[in-house]
Amino acid sequence: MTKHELPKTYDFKSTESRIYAMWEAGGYFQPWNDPNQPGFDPNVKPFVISIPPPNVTGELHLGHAMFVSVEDLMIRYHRMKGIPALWVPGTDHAGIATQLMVERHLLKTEEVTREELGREEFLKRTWEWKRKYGGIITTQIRRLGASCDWTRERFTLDAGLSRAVREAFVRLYEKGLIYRGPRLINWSPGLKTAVSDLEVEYNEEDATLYYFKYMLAPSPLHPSPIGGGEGDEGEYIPVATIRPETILGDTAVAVHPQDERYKKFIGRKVVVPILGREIPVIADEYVSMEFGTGALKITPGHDPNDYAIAQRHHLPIISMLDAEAKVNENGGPYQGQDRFEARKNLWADMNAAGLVIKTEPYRTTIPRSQRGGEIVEPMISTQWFVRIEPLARAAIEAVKDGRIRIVPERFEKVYFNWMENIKDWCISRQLWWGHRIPVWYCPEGHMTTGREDPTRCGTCGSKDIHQDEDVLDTWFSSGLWPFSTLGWPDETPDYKYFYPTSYMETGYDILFFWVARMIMMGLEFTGKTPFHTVYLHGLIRDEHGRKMSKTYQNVIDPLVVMDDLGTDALRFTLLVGSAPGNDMNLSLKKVEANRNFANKVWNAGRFVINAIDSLDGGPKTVDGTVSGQPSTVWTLADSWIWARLQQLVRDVERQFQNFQYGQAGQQIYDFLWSDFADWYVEIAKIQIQNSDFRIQTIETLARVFDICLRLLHPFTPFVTEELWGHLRRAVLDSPLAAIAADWPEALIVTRWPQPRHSEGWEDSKIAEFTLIQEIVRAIRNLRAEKNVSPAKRLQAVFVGGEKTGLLKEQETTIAALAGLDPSGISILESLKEKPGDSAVLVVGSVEIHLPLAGMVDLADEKTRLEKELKEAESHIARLEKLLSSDFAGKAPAPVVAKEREKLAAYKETAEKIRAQLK
RNA sequence: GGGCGCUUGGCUCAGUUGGUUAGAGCGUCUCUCUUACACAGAGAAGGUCGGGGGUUCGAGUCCCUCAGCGCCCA
Repeated sequence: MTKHELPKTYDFKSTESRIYAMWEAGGYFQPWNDPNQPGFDPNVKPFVISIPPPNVTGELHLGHAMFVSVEDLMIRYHRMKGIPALWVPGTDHAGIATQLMVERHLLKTEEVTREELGREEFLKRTWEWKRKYGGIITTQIRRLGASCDWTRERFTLDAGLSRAVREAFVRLYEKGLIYRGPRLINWSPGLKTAVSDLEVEYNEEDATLYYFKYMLAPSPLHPSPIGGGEGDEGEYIPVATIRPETILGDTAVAVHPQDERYKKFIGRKVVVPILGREIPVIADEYVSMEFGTGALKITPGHDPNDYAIAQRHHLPIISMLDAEAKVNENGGPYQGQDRFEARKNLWADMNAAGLVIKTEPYRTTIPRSQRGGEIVEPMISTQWFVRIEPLARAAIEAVKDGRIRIVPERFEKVYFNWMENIKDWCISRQLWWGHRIPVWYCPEGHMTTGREDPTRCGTCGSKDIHQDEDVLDTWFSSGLWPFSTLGWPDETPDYKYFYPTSYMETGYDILFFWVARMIMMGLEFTGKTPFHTVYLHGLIRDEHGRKMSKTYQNVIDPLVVMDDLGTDALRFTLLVGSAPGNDMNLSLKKVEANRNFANKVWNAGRFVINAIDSLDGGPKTVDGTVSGQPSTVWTLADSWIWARLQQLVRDVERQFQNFQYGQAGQQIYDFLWSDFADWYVEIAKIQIQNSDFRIQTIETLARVFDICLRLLHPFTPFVTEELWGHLRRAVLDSPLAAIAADWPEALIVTRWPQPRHSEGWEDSKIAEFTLIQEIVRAIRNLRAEKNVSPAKRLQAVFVGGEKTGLLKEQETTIAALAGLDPSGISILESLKEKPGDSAVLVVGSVEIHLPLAGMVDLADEKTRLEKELKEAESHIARLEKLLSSDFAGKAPAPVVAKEREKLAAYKETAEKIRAQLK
C-alpha cells in the first residue's frame, strides 16, 4: 500500500479550481519585489505585461484563450527565473458593444429606449449592468489559469484611469494636437455615431453599376435643344455610379483634361437629374479615362476621393443624408427617404425622364461597420480629431532604432507602412457610455477644457456653459493602458517601478488599433516606449482554416473545451504547433491528443511517486547511505536520460529566448513521452529490481521528473502543479528528502532549470544508449515480423566485437526490453560458426542470432538480409561519392568526420551481412 | 495597385544562424488489457518538402521567377 495513491486518470475537473484557489490564496501572482511593501529593492528589474483588456461585458472566446495562454506562459517563465513578474489584469468599457447590449436589454425588459430614459439614468443602468456581469469575463480568464495580479485589476472607466484620460486629452488639446471640426468621416447610421477609419471593413461584394446621362445645361453659346421640339435629345456626359442616390449631393462632374470625348465640355455646366441644380464640369488628372465612362460625378459630402477633389477645386460640399442615413432637405422630393429607398425611387424617376443608360452587375468593395456589418456612410460631420502625424513620427522612430522590437519581425514593415500613411484619428463617438469629452461651450462658442470641470467659460467668463455631448473612442483610453493602469499621471510607486512594461502580447489584428496607439501615446505622455517587445500571435480558425462564425456553425467555445478536455489540454494546443504571428487551425482532435498528453504526464508521475513511496522498506544503498552516494555508479540509462535532459534544458532555454514557444513545448512533449516514459521509465523498472541501482534509479526518476514538470509548467500549469505537489510530499517523506530540501512549497515559484554546459561524457553515453535502442528495436521488429508472441522469451546469441563489453553490461536491459530469455543469452566477441535455424540481425557492428526453431524460412531470411545489404550498400555508394567530392575539402571538418563515421558503420554492417549470406 | 503570409505524407501542422536518405499529432494496417497509463504499449505503411531557375561542396531552410490560396493596406 502506497502512501500517495493517485487515481489512474488525471482528473482535471477536481483539480483546476482547487489549484487556482491555492495559487491565488498563496499570493503567488503578486511580484515578490513590490514597491508598496517593506524590503522593496528598486534595483531588481521586474518583468511586466499589461493584459489586453477584454470587453467588460464580453464572454470568453478563443482569442482570449490564446492571449491568456501565451501571456501566462511568459509570466510564469519569468517568475520562475526569479524575476519579479507582474501581469496587470483589467477590462475595457467597450463603448459601443456595452451600450448596445444594455440598450437591447432595456428594450426587451422594460420596453424603453435610452433616449426615453435620459443620459443620466441610462448610465446608471449601464453601471449596474457592469457591476452585475463585469465579473464574468475575469472569472473565465481565471479558469484559463491566468496568473495575473488581481489585486491590481483595472477598468478603463475607473476613477484613476478616467483621470488619465482627462489628463491625456487636456495635454493634447493644450499642445494643439486635438482639434474639432467638420470633416468627412465614416458614419454608422444604425448606431448613429462616427467610427474611425480602422473600424470600417472593406469587402468585395456584388453590386450594381448604374449608367446615366448628365445633361449639359444650355448656355448662351450652346442653346438647349431640349424643348425645341426637335428629335435631338441633347448633349450629355455618360456617368456611372454605384450609389445613384448620391447624385443628390453632386457638386461637379469631373473628366480627364486630355480626354478627347469630354474636353469640349470642360467649363460648362451639367444639370443634376430631378433636382435641376447646375454644376460645373471640371478637369482633374485623378479621373481615369479608361475606367467606366471616363467621367466622374463628384459628391464631396459622401465620398473621400470626391472630397479630396472638391478641396482642390474649391467646390461646394452638400450633405444630403441625415444621421439615420435618410435623405435630408437637400434631397428635394426624396427628403425623408432611406438611402436605399431613395436610390430606387430616384433611379425610377430618372428612367422616366430618359436619363438612364443602363445598369450592369459589378464587383466592388463595400465599406461595412466592423460592428453589426451595416454599410457605413461617408459623411461630413463635426467631430474631434487627434493630429496624429507628430505622434506617429516618434512612434516610427522607436521601432526603427530598436527601442521596440516587434516579433515576428515582418510586422515591423506593416507597422511602418501604416504609420507613415497615417490619417488624423477621429476620437469622438456619439455615445453615452465612455469618457465624456472634457470640453465645455459657452453661448459664444468658446471652448474650455481643463483637468477640473470648469464653472465658467475660460474665454469670456460666461457661466452658461455646457459640456460636449460626445464621448471618446474606447481605444483612446486603451492607448493609455500600460501606464494608466500603473497610476499615471501620478508618479506612483507602481508606475515608477513597473513602467515601462516589458512585453506587449496580443493578436496582430489589433496592431494598429491598439499597439500603435499605445506606442504613440506612451511616448507622448511618458516620454518612454510603453514596452520594449511586441509579440504578436495569430488568429484562430477552424480545422480547415475557415474563420469561425456562427453562420458556419464552426465556433469552438473554449469553456466547453475546458469542460470536456481540461484547461491544460487547451493551453498546450494553443501554445504548441503554431508559429508566432501565424494563424492556427484548431481542431478538437488536437486538444484531445493533448488531453492524452496531460494524462501521460500524470501517469508517468504516478509511476515516479509510487517508486519513491516504495523506498521506505527497501534497502537504502549499497553502503547504507542515501545522500552523498560517493560510490554511485550511474548506469548507462541514468547517464543517458540525464544527458538528454540537459540537452532539453538548453534547447528550451534557447527557444524561449527566441520566442519559439511552440518548439519548446514540442521538445518537452517529445522528451517526456519518448525518452522519459518510453525508455527511461521502462528501464527504471528493471533497475529498481536490483538493489545496487534501486536508490539511484528512483532518485534519477525524481530529479528528472521534477525538472520536466518545471519546464512544462508554463504550458500546462494545473497538472504540473498538482503532480509536483504529490512528488514533493513523496520525496520529503522518503529517504530521498534531501533532494527536495530547497524546493519551495509550490511549483509556480520553483526555479526554472538552469542550462549547464555539457561535461564531455555525454556524447559517448548517448551514442552507446542509441545502439542499445537500435538493438532493442531490431529485435522487436523481427518479433513482429515473425509473429512471435509477446509472451515468448527468446534465446539470443550476440556477437559484439568491440561492443561486447557494452552488451554484457546492458544484457539485463536488452533482455527485458526485447523480450529475451535472460538465462538464454550468450554474448560473444566473435563467433566461428553461426547457429543453425536462426535469424540474424545486424545492427552496426553487432550481430544478433535469434534461434527461431521452426519459424525461420531460409529463403525468407536470405531475402531479408539481401534487402538490408542492398540498403547498406546504397548508403555506402552515396557516402563514398559524397566524400570523394568537393565536400571533403570544403565542408567543416566535424561535418565531414560525421559522414566518414557513417560510412565506416555502413561498411561494417554490409560486411557482416555478406558474411551471413555466405 | 502596393505589401505580407502560406503551399511539407490521407488530414492538421512543426522544422530561425543552409549540413545532407525530412518530424509530430490524428487517420490507416498488425499485434498486445505486460504490475504508471488502452486518454496505453510494440511494430509497420505513407512525403523529397507547389512548379521552374539560381547561389553553394551541400537547400524544405538563402536569392529570382511563375502559379494557387489567404490576409493587410490603398
